[in-house]
Amino acid sequence: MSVVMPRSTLTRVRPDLSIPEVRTSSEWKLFLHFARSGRLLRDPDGPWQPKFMREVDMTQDKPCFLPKPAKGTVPLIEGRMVHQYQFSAKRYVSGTGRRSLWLPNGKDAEEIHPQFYISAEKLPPQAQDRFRLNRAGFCDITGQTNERTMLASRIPSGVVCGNKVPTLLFNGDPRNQQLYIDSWLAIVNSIPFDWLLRRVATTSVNYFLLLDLPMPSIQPNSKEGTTLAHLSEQLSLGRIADAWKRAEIRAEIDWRVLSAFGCDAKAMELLLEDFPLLDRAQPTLPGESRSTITKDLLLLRTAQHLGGVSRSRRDLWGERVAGAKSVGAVAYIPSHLAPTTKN
DNA sequence: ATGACATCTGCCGGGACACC
DNA sequence: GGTGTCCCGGCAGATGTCAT
Repeated sequence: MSVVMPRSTLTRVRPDLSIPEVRTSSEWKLFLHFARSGRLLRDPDGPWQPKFMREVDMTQDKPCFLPKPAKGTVPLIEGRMVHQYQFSAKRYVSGTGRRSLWLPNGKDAEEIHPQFYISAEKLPPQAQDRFRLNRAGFCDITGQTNERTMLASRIPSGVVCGNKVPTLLFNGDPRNQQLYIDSWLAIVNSIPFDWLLRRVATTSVNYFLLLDLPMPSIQPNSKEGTTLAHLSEQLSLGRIADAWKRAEIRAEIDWRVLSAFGCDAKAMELLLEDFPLLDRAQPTLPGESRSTITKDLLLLRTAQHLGGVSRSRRDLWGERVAGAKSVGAVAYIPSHLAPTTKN
């Protein structure tokens, strides 16, 4: 299957002329639709105006790292600790470098167990004020074929991030900063944005990649923006114990972002083809080799709210979700953070 | 200061083979 | 024929180095 990509069209949606990795003409059409209906993150007239920062360098600043907390030290957040809506998803156990052992942080998501601490006084100049602010951060190390490519979370004041976790703040009214952070997190952690990122990313998420991707036309301080920010906040606070309630929030964010791009369930079906590794740790439906609970739930909710597919398809997804629930599957559980079940 | 790149590790599944 | 074990290679996830 070949995809025809006129140079004039490409120039408009990819000013640097880099080729997005689309496999079919339907995917290319969808990429163009997203690009035309959204606005680049870098748009000087757009709402975001992000300010990125690399805080601590894992190589250059290594001599300052301490293995234990002490008076005046702050925890160091490394790439592997950051997951979607969680800045301390893993806790350090033992070992160093590639041989270090990390385990899922489990229920106590608010407790931070880093490998290193650093004295606040020894932080590089750019991080001196930064670490006292609430901000957003993301894991730079990734892959376009990983379960998810974009892993972004709130970074609270009082911790500092390694160079594989760039942080960002948004220009504009400082009283709205948290609103901007939370709605940005909702958007970039969504399936539609992740799909876009997977078209242009390889093994790392750098500033330019993000700046040149379209954001859905959502003003953070609009009704839509605050709805997303509120949903995102609930996930970040980690106070919702019920995993299915969290899954429903994730699905709501995903269909709302897709809706802001002006698409329906038909598009969501195409997007989800690019996420084959979801739900690896979930129990399967009888006779099937792999769980598709996230896909089924998200398609069901998208169809219910945005339409775009026949009633019979929608009903099928409804039955699959009910069936998966009855065997104990939960949607939106990252496979390597799932509780390990030994049978 | 930054992104590209090489390479490492754990994990998993398939194939070959031995043994019951 | 069925089952257990070992090896190998691919994949996912991660990290350090180097050129610019």
